[in-house]
Amino acid sequence: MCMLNEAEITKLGSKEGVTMVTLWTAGKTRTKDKYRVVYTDHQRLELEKEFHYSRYITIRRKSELAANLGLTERQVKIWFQNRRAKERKVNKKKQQQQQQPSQPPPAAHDVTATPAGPPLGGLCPSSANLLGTSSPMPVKEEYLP
DNA sequence: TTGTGTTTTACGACCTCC
DNA sequence: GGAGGTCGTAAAACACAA
Repeated sequence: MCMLNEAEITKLGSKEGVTMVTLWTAGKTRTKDKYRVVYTDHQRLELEKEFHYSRYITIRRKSELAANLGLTERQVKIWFQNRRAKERKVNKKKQQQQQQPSQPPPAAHDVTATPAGPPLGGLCPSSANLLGTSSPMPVKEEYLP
């Protein structure tokens, strides 16, 4: 799968100032001292903003973001994957909660609900704004300026 | 404190598309 | 075949009641 050159990950900022050192023994890319790094608020904010704009990041935006935030493209990609997973999880939870009361769930027009799978038609950047222009997707207050 | 539940990074396996 | 998608999972980080 994706390559990860060692030089790419050397130091990733975090609130704790964690230094990430790539561990290449056994072909693993886990960190040496830390199993995972914690992204800074700024990094999260920028990623959230981008996600808010579009849940599927384009190749170009990915490298821009990665460069801006001092992350690797791989990290950005994985962040988006995890973020979509989180969203699906939340939506599922919501749906279950709506089904519990005797009320039937409102006709599933939940814009945030992923219609099974990645945007077909290929890494479709035009899937941008699945959320609509003034997306209802709440950006966590903590991420707001 | 600490025990426990939740969230956040990161990965591997598997699948689809070009 | 390679890139990127989901899904499931590991483990660190975090939140919070007891």
